[in-house]
Amino acid sequence: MDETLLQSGSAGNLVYQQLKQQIVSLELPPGTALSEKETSLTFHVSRTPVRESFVRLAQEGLLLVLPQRGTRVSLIDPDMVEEARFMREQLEKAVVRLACESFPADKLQEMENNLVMQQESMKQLDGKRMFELDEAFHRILFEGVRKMGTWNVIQQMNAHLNRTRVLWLSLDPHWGNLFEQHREMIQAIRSRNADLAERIMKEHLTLSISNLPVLKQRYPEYFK
Amino acid sequence: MDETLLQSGSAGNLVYQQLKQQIVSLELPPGTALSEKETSLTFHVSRTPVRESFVRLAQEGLLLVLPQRGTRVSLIDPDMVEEARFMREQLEKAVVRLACESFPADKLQEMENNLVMQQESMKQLDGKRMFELDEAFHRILFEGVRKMGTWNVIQQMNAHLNRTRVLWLSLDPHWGNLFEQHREMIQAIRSRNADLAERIMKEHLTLSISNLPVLKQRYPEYFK
DNA sequence: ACTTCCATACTACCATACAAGTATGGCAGA
DNA sequence: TCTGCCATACTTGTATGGTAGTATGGAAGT
Repeated sequence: MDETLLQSGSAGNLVYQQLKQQIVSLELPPGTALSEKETSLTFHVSRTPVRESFVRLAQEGLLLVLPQRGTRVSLIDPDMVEEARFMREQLEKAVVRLACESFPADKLQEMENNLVMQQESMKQLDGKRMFELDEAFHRILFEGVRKMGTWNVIQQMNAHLNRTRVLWLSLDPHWGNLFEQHREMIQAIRSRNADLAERIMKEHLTLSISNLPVLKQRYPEYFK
Repeated sequence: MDETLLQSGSAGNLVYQQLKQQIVSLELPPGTALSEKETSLTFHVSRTPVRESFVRLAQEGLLLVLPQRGTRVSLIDPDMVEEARFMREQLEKAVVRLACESFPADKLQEMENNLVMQQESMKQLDGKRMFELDEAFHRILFEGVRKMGTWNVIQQMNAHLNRTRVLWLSLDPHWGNLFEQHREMIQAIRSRNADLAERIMKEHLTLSISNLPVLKQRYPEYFK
């Protein structure tokens, strides 16, 4: 434990990261009851750092703290998910337009490399890897236009969005035309076709949302 | 104290809100050194709720916690401010476009009422009141298109943006053509002219940023 | 059988003590 | 005078005991 502790700086931070990972990956499904005491035992730390992580996760909307009653992993709020998608669409459309104006060559190369790895992951049907690569792909885009603050904001909202993506992956581990869209996006940036790039991005980020009603019917206990 | 405590639910939450208000209003200027102990004394609570608020404020980027060294009110990061403005522009342009598609009549009336109050505040040169009304105006817009989650995200980013607005207000308590733009925006929504509305909004949210270099030169110790 | 009440076992919240890292000022020695 | 060391007084991080509010199950009364 000491090793991972040093990595994340403090026990509180470690617990925070671990819990967040477990929540987003649905290892801790929505609605799961937690408690400071219980969690402190499983992580072999005192209640203080646990409480600290609870506060942070509650602020991100991943935990719901009911004073003197208990703490639960928050249910997925469909409206919240749609809004997260909405925000991400607006911001990424604007970012990809910026990329069409100017984009550093090395970052473009990184995206190409990422694309190759995506292809490999698809062949191997490695969903988890594909997930990470997709995220990295978009991250590079933000790095290229130097809007990392924006990316970080998106990441926070994505905690909710990602839970539905994980859920969907469990039903249909199919990555559709994400890869193809990524490829087209690079092309659009290269040819500085902002309108095209924006259109592709919009489609790209509209895909996931159509699944939401299906998921809500399949896992009603996970939704608000 | 008990009164305000009940209002905000818990001591930790109270300290959080008070500190946040003091930071955004520059009552606690950027760079100010704080400590859990010191703050706990001024608020007459223990270190625990203070620490809780520190964690939350640090996550929002308003505090900078250096382990075993101290805690300071974060300096204003010009890049961060510009990104906050960028995000707000993108999101609010999209929202006002939605408003042009459909907008409830009662919310439109609320905006009209708000506009009247703005006019009064301008006559009385009440900057603080004008500030609040401007914020309320935009809030109503988000309420009308039911994108409150988006509004809340913007509010968090605005903590940084608002510090520069407060600073600017101290140099030049002039509200320029904000009022006129608000008026035109209502007109655009009423006539369902999305392109016009978007253009006005863009101008509206571009104004403030031009002042940033001036502010940085005038108050260099407040900036990164 | 049904309702009411209460003991009990939870919960988050808060205060406090201790641990460990860091800045600082003064003192000793060259 | 200048340099290096060290005691000391900070800082945040962690652990723990106690408090008040809440859910729950069983016993007593109707």
